[in-house]
Amino acid sequence: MTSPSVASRLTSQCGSCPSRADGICCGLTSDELRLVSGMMRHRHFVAGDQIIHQDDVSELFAVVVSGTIKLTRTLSDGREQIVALLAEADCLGDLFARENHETAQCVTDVVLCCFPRDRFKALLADHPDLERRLLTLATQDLDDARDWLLTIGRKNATEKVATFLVWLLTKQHRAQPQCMQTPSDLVIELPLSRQEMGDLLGLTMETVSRHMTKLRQADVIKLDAQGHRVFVEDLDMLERLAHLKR
Amino acid sequence: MTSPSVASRLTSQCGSCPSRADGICCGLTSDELRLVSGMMRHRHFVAGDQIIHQDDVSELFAVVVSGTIKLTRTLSDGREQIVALLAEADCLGDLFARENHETAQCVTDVVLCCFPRDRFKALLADHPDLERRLLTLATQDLDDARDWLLTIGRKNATEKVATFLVWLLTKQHRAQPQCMQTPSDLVIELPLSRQEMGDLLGLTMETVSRHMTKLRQADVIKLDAQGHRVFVEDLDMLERLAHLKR
DNA sequence: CGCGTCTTTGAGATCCGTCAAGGCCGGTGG
DNA sequence: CCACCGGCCTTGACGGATCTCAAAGACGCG
Repeated sequence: MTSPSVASRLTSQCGSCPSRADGICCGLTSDELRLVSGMMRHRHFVAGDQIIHQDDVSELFAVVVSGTIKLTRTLSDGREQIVALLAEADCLGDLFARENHETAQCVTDVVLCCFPRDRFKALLADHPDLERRLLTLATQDLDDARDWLLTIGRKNATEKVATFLVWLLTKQHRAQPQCMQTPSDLVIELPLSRQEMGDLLGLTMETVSRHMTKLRQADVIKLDAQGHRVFVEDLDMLERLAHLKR
Repeated sequence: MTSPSVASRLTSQCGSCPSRADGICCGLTSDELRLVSGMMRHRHFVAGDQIIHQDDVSELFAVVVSGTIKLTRTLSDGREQIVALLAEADCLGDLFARENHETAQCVTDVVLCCFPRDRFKALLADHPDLERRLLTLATQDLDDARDWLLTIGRKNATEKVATFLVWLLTKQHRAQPQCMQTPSDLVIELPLSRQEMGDLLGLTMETVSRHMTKLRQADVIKLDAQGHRVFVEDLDMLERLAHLKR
């Protein structure tokens, strides 16, 4: 097996991994963690790197350690739709499909914790708790996808943009659950370009831009010069526009 | 426990159930089937019945024995999006969420095979193969939802309608996998009204209707007087419009 | 400073939604 | 049997939201 020093190095890597607290590795026993960490390998990517490509054979299963990844589906004429955004602790790769159904591209620099797909899959058979964890994660992903269906299918452009901003706020608030409402909590660092926001919301880049300035002119948000940092001035209004009372 | 006669009646019901061949019950051992059938109960609904309601507490887990169900999410002002259509052998009900995130309404008359949610959930812990099956089903649902995201976010109205028709063709062809291309294989019985097609595709009823007649005028399809039976005249063209070469 | 990339803004075209009217069908009741 | 009614689908006219094409502005980088 692995030497003690190697094992401790690996498990110490796992100790600080966001997936340990939040993701697929949360709740693993130390035995399981040793098995898992024994087959993992960290890999680094830079913004723009394509990690997997639609229609390629599935080979990868990985956990996002840091950074943001977009999953996209593309029509033959190039029209593109972002179907999910992955962040820390999210899983990448379909364990069951033969081929990838989407492209995964780095939005920022990314660190992945990669597993050989087949060995990880084999591990599942003996560890039902791991499988249960995958099931709850898949259920959450399904819930998210269906929420986006409602947003993309039934909301107008302003509402779509507002929904995305509120969604980012909620996400970053969940990541660092301090007290709400302090000014710094209402700053959003946009991970996506206008084009990518359009690809997520089913709009064009120009429409996204126009509705961002519309929100700015209505004093709902402020924007910095580059348009990548958003200061939320009127959270109530933004949430009302997003229709996310649930 | 249950008497032998009851047990055999129940398992014989299961023998003809579509879920046994295709759904969650496929691959169960006879022991497992006995456990499962011991807690199941069939329930009948008519078209229009609401089975579960968005924001109610989750209590139901069920398999569709026959009929079609629409899952919808609704905004506070009434705008509605169909997020999935359930048919024979599909599962209804989220085992993990505390509250329903969507409404389930019968499109046709429906027969469900219902389970007490908590007892079924408890069963899972001892039967990892059942859990595995749920995981693959959830993964497929996720894949479907993301395909609809691409369709709704990036296709125009004609393409959306064509996509829905091809999707129906594929589905009914998979249900009865005889040889393709015979004339009767190219008849689609629409389960949804124009309004519901709009709710699925992110369009209005009028737009759906207009693009159906556009397809008719282009000799891609024919329609009967009621507009609920579609004869596909030019499958190639329909598939090209749907952009589903994958 | 010049270049490329991203964002913003504008003008015009197009697609789709809205509102409204009319048609077709099945069901009901006189 | 026929007239009436209601639901659903179709069709038309119009307006508005979004897309397309184009140009100009802002910023980072060499």
